[in-house]
Amino acid sequence: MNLKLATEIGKCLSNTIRLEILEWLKEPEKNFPPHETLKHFNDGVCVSYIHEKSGLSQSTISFYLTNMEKCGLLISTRHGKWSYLKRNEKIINEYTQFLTK
Amino acid sequence: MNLKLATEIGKCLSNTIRLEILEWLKEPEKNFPPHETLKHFNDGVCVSYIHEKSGLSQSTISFYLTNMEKCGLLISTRHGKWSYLKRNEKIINEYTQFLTK
DNA sequence: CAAATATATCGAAAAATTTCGATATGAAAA
DNA sequence: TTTTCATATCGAAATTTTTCGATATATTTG
Repeated sequence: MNLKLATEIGKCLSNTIRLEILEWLKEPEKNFPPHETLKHFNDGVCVSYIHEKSGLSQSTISFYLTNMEKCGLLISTRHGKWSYLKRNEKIINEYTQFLTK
Repeated sequence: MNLKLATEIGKCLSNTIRLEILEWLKEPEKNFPPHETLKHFNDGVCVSYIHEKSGLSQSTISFYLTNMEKCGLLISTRHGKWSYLKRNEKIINEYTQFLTK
């Protein structure tokens, strides 16, 4: 973890909806309906579910998620026409290690 | 820790200089000259040292530090005409707990 | 008490972020 | 292979943040 990356992560964490997305993704089963095609949450949750739950426009959510992936907070996996997002616990841990003593 | 406070903390952490200030304050003795009046770093570092090291204007640094104190990241203590700032490890820990699973 | 020093606040210009609708791209379904 | 569905990208307006110089406040010092 370096200062530049930590700053980009901080930017992603400076917005209520983006923070909520990270919270929701702690427990996908609890916060989202089950996937119709994929029968599991192994790769997280698809963009459309996050979009619906957020109340923001599709383009805004796509923009958010792309940025969160770019700085490593999320991991994106394509399955057919769907993109699934899950938390990147490794980076999140590295970030919190960086913040604490 | 709640979503609103976490968002405010995230805003403070979304800027390279503010992040650096938090890093510097991990080891005041290492990153700042000794205080002339106060002979210790028990209450952290005075605003003018942080100002000098930052390269930004006095008003900007004051504004930064005030915000960082408002959201709990820093603890401010007055000694005469000096304000000393130190990290609030308790809030920082609560924040990192909030981020991680 | 006047001057000097440290910090805080104010108002405003510049820069960055937010957010959307429109549109493009990519993949599956008809 | 055209249509449909999911997601990504673009351009632009609105909002927020950044940052400064000027000025105010608070405290010490002469």
